[in-house]
Amino acid sequence: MLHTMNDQRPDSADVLLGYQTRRLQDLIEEILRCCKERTTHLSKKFDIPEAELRCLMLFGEQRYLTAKGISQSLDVAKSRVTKIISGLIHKNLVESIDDPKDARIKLIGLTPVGQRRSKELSALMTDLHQELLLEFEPEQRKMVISCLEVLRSSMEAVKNQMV
Amino acid sequence: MLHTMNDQRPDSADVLLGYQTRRLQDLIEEILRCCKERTTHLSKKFDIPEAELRCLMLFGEQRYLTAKGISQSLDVAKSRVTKIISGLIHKNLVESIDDPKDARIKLIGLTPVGQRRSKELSALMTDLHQELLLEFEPEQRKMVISCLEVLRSSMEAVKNQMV
DNA sequence: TTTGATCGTTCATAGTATGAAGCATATTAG
DNA sequence: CTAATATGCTTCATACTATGAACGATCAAA
Repeated sequence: MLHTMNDQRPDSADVLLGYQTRRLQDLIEEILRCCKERTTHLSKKFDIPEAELRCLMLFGEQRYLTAKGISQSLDVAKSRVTKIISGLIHKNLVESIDDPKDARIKLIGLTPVGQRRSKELSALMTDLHQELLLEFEPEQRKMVISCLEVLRSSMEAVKNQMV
Repeated sequence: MLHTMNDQRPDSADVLLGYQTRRLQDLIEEILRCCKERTTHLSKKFDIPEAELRCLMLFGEQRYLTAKGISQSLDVAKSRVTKIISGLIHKNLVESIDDPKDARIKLIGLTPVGQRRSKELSALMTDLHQELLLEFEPEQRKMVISCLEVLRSSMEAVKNQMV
């Protein structure tokens, strides 16, 4: 894919690119691992499975969610949502009521306990990311964010041409 | 945690920090999702479970690995490794031979097929990351990498003070 | 009122992951 | 040299993550 016309004697630009590629790969791997550790840590701290935590965090603005909506937001199969919700109901964090307009639909809402837990969780998440930002000087912060911005869209672009 | 002395009237710096925090959180989430999609895509493409792929990629330099070493590299329990290896053996990608020096140890090595698969895989990974880099101008690349570098160490720092 | 679409559930299946218990083999202390 | 201890791997029980097909209930439209 590289070295299109210069296969035997890679010039210094190629060498640099190769080095940077390896570095990028390693960095992304380490960042991924860090994020994963964070997630399992929160899961243990709250004593709630990761998928259920992720679900809990969806109740930001909306008072009620539907299984279908949750399925789309979490990007999992509907059947998975049934399981997640039943776990949260068992822990008395959410409750499900029948939609008065459509008997097929069940509206999932937070219980008071669930509301407290959910707020706690999102506060913790925000704190974590804020502390991350505070590791940088104010001028750097903008740069880091725009860097990630570009990285994300580049990843998207690469993903699409990947197929 | 914020607003230590100015709780009622957050100044513009606080507003900015709040905005940046949310942005950072969203960006990281999207990047994570992108990486996850990449992993499942490769898993389907190779028709090999993700954990086994991850294991396959460990055979970079080393001719042989041990279950314990794999367990440490992948950061999973020993018993998990047994499962992963048995999957790879079934697919004829690795084979296990007895260590001549220590009968407790089994040396795990790639079969010829496994070698080919492993090379294919790491070439694909490299390609992917190289394409990612090529999305940037040469001058930008250095910056992106150093940005991630700082981000990674900041994450590490935050993780450690998290406990 | 039948037809077709939508919503959620159940079930079978598979992958991810841990930790305790166990067996065989090594190493070390007495 | 043997008894105790440590190490390496496997097995088993358990739990979480996730999908897709099949299903019953309900709604909407022809």
